[in-house]
Amino acid sequence: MLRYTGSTAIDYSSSPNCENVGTDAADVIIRPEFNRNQLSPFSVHARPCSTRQNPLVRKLEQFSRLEQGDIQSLDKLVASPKAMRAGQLLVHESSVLDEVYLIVQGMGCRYKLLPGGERQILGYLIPGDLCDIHFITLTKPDHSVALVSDSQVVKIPTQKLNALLANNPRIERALSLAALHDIAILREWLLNVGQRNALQKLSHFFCEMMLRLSRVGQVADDGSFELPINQMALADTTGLTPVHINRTLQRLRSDGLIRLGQRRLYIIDTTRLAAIAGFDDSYLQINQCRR
Amino acid sequence: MLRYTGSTAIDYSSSPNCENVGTDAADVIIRPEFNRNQLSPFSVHARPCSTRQNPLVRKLEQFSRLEQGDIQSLDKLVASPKAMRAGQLLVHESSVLDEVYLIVQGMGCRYKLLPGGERQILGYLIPGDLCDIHFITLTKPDHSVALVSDSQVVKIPTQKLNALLANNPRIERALSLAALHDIAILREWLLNVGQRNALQKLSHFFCEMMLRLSRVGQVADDGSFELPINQMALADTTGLTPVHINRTLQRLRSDGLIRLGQRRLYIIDTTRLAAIAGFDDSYLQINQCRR
DNA sequence: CGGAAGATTGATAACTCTCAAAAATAGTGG
DNA sequence: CCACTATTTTTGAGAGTTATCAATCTTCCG
Repeated sequence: MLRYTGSTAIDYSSSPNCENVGTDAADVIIRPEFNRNQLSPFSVHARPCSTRQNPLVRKLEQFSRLEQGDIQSLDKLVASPKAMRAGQLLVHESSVLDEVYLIVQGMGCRYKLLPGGERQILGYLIPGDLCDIHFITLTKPDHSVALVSDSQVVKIPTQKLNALLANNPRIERALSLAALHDIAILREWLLNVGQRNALQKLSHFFCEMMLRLSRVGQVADDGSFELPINQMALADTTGLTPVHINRTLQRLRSDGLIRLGQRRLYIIDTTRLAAIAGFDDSYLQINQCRR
Repeated sequence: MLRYTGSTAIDYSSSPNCENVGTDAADVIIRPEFNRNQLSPFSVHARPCSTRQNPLVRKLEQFSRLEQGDIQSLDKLVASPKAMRAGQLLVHESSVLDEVYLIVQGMGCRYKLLPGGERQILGYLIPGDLCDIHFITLTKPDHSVALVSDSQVVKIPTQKLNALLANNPRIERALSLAALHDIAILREWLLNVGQRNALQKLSHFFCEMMLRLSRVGQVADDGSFELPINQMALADTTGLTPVHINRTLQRLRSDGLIRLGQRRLYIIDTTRLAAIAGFDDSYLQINQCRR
């Protein structure tokens, strides 16, 4: 928790592209480059980007323009989802990675365990998310994936997916962008866990989930959404303790910021929560592919 | 910091591929799946994977077999590196991403800043690392990259790189795998920052750096290596405070585990340090591409 | 040599954790 | 639909890492 309070002059003029050799010490240059856009109450109340039923299409359309044919292929892929119960493992240490799971409805999470039993949740999978494109080229997973709620899931043989991608460059492109999106989230999580305090961590997580879920049409008109995550999981998400999560939640509640119960979260004051969290949605901004 | 201490029976038999519907509650299934291979003192004393001079070749060879032609192309790419000083920014918020940087010699880091000035370092770039393949498809970077030591750097126009990749599928494949490798490291960092204590965090970071650097021939015969990172940066890497880093370092030193000074780290007792860190190098394992 | 950056130290505060138990909720079977 | 159990949430008290603040010492570098 270091704050840069120095008054050293900042050399904004020296573009990183220029060749001139800096003489300042590392941190003088590194730290003050922060230059944030105003914290904006993120626009979660926007309608989902698409009204399509197929969550995969809905997701990929954000990243790359899809043609009719692409959509048909994707629809075929997602034709018959299976129901799976909360707690089911989709990927674990010794999984044979010849299949990829697609969350159609419900929620999953990725996590790592420590020998002592400590768990760090690495991310949540929401409708439209593939579990896990990162695995496709790996022979052995380095983390596990499980469902956190009863879900509808499609199992896609890796072979089939690869064939699809080979024939549909737009889909392939969209999927790589989706992977980059995941990484951007991961980076923000590292910042969240490493540098923010309990109140900020929780608030930030809530803001992120609301924005992500709103994009796949999972946020109700009243602004509430399902968050099938217990306090233990919230703890493992933020690197805190369940007890401390509980107390932090109480504070958020009594401050009139959220309502949480029956696996549903209602953010009463989006703007204020985002301010507390220091939430800046630019890391979730989706940049349509240029090519 | 939760420990799974329950004695609930573990259903190892239920493969994630099976369709049967679990009845257990989420955490019963999720937690106990931990089944680590023994903590092995990682084999850092292995010679670098290749004796080539070109660090990019040296790196990519780990991921995919390269042919003579590929190597020649890469050699041409890295022909004339430029010297840049510590502290120089390679990428910042408003960078125009028409160029990619390759670290040939030296070290860089990626980081994010908070409005209050808190900094979280997201990863280190070592010789052979591209800064940053993740940016290629983005229009605006979500984090910054700077050099932490005087370095030799190659600036590659994105266009040129794309052309190269289009003509050299093996290189392209190797680069995607390299990106997956980066992500695996990022995941482990999240675990590190979220769940381990100060001593473990530092130890783990040291183990990781030693292993990564040994693979690019940056670890001397006596096992020492350059680590041009001051205590402030170590703090921002681990989510701790410089003061606490200082005290933790003293402990590592007085316990006879490391020697650190003049920007050089010498790990005296690799095995013991790895044990303290709970270091398991499997997340750094490189899986040669199957295709 | 002299100034600046980095490392170290001491004392104190505080956020977060630990432990343990009670209350509330959800889930299951009769 | 109720009883019963397991899970989850909530509380309290106290301890402990880790943070904060500020000063000193050391090292680096022009």
